[in-house]
Amino acid sequence: MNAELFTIGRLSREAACSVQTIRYYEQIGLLPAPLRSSGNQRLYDESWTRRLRFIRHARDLGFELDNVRILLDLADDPSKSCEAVDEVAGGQLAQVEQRIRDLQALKRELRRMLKLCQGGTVADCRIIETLGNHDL
Amino acid sequence: MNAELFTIGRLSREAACSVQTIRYYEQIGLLPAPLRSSGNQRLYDESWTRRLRFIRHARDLGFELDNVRILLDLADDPSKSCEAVDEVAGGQLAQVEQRIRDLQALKRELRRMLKLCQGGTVADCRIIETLGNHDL
DNA sequence: CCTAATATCTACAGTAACTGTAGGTTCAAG
DNA sequence: CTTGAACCTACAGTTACTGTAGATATTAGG
Repeated sequence: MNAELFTIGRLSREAACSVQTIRYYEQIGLLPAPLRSSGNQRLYDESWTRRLRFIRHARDLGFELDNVRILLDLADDPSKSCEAVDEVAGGQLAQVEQRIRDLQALKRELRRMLKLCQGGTVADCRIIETLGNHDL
Repeated sequence: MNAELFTIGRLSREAACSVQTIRYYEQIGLLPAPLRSSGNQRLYDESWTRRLRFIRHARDLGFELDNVRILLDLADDPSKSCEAVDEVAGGQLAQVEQRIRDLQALKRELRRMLKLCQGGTVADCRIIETLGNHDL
């Protein structure tokens, strides 16, 4: 039984990824170059769908493309130790946690600034004044 | 009493902003073009330091350059109502809060994924498997 | 079979907010 | 007078795409 082939539009729908982005992933070597039809159109099968979904899910989780590449390499070699996968994912978690801490600090400062606003003119605006200070 | 003039290196130190970035801000019109010395070097005074610190502080708070531009315009006209300032800052706060919520969702999923890892080989890796699923 | 609409193709420019590089002046100190 | 730091311009590179132009392919309807 031969695998069913389809063009880029269907892959785009099935993996929830724009056509341009698929071609871009091929260009940077994240997706292998697929077969082409006689009219030069790309022809994919299910394995591409799986790979692309993997990529998109990882991207949605905030993994950078370089890390996605590492994860794909690992996924392609099932005999390798799981440790490296754990490390990449753990690094990602640490980054997300750091970003959350940074944003929470920003939130506090923005809140503090906004509370100072009494609704007069810019001349009396404490937000503008606060922005002019360079402490943080 | 004339204002003291200084070159870009000192402005860079005093506003904690790289020399390239200062020139970039000038290029995109965020900073006005300063005087030049006979040898064509940029000459600044205190007012530039203040403006640049304002910009950097706003950037550190996550304001996009377009919004920094709006805030600068407002700051330049003290008679204007403070409302617009409040709106920009409020929008920024809302964005930060949304980003925090997004990141917390990511954190939860990454944590969940990492807990599944039992440390075997990639063949049994639940992280890789989870990444292959397209739910989220 | 012809046509029109839709899908696909390549190649390249644009986005945000800088950072880095190359190759050349200018300036201050010794 | 020379050396080294600081400065100059102009342009390429970064990340991860998105958008555009202009050409070709495919499919559905008449």
